[in-house]
Amino acid sequence: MGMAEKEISQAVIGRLPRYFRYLGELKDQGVERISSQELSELMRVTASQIRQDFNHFGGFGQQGYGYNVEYLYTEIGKILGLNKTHNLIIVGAGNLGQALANYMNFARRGFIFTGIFDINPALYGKMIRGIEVRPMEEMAQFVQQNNVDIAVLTIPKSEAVSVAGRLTAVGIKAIWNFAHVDLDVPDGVQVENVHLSDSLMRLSYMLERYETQKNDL
Amino acid sequence: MGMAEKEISQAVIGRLPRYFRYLGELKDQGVERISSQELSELMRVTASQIRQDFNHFGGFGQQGYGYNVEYLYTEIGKILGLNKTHNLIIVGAGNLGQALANYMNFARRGFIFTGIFDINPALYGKMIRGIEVRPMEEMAQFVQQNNVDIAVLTIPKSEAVSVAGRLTAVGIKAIWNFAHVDLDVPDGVQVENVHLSDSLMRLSYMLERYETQKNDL
DNA sequence: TAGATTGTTAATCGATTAACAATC
DNA sequence: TAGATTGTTAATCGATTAACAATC
Repeated sequence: MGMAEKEISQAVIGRLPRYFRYLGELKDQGVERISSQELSELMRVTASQIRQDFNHFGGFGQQGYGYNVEYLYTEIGKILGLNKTHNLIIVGAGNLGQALANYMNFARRGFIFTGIFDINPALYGKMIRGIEVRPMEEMAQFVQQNNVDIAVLTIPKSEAVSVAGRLTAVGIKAIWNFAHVDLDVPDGVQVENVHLSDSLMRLSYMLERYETQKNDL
Repeated sequence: MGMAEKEISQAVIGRLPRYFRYLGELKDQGVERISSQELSELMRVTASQIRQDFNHFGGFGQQGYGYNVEYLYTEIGKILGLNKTHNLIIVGAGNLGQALANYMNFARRGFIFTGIFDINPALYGKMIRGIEVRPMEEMAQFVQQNNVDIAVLTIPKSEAVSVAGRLTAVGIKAIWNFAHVDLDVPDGVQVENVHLSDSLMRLSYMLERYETQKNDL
């Protein structure tokens, strides 16, 4: 029972993709090693935080040397599960669903785009990134028969809860949720929300606050 | 000099849109008043946190009664700056830019979609949500002449930094950045990042961790 | 070996939760 | 008035930063 690993905080997890991105860029530039100090200047976080973060997962560095960029990049990729592949479907072939299919380079990180579904018959058969749009009724069976782990939800909030229920019923493991509603899923099903309008409202808040402060001077 | 207001933490700001969403739904359902206790059960956060959060902005409630839903909804809307209008342009009329133009109901929250730009001549003149795609060269002048506050960046990361520079040079106030790069902007320019691939990686991490733990049992 | 830099412990800071007096 | 529930202070918890011994 190797359950002793203490839980990694959301704060740390949230930073991992950004580390991964910077290390990937350094690797592409041919940089071989980097110290926490150098990385901290580049990323504008403290060196202390960088060392703490990495040490949650083990000793990736070497005293007196720093971190090997390629090794660290690979290890963080493994932590993020990017060394494995997962089949992924998109539910909702509207503007956003189609855009994500075309825009995200899913395959690059091991996500295999295998299906896309919609309730609109006008879209059935339309090819999107080499995959034809299927009727929503086929979704559940498709998930079961094609070993689908991840569903991307790009449907209106009114349908999202019921569709999520159907997906979890057939064993979906993770939902990338763009619908503007909080999903309630069984234990063990992972949900990551992308609430775009929330994000725009935060920007609006910062804009408003800045304008107000300026006028206060 | 009314500068004494202590800074509101990012943690609180991050929660405001979610409060706003729940209160809007309660309002639409005709709910008149709600206590922090009831709201806490609905939103699955502590009542203590709700009261602390609201009190950063002033006393919105009444002892023995709770909070008036409509009033609270309106006040949080004001805090988020949603009572004002801002002109907004989209820079990059590719899959994502077009999808956002069509998918987001910008006008609903006071964001007026006034322009969309691209470097691809094949797109010039194409109508998107009633707005024609213009050449990128016209962007800077358009921002100056049309009182544009917000730019949505849906262009490749290779161009994002330079375009952001051109935007801030002509006085853009806020950037909603979908490019997978960290922008460096002058003080007072607000940036909200939507790094979709980071989000997908976090989902991947949670999936990976859960699978690993399960096998550990 | 001396210098550099990590891994890790300790100190600080900030955010969340609990408790309760104020008050509607 | 009594009951309910806020606003706010105090206690706790967790995350970040600082410091430094370990070690490459």
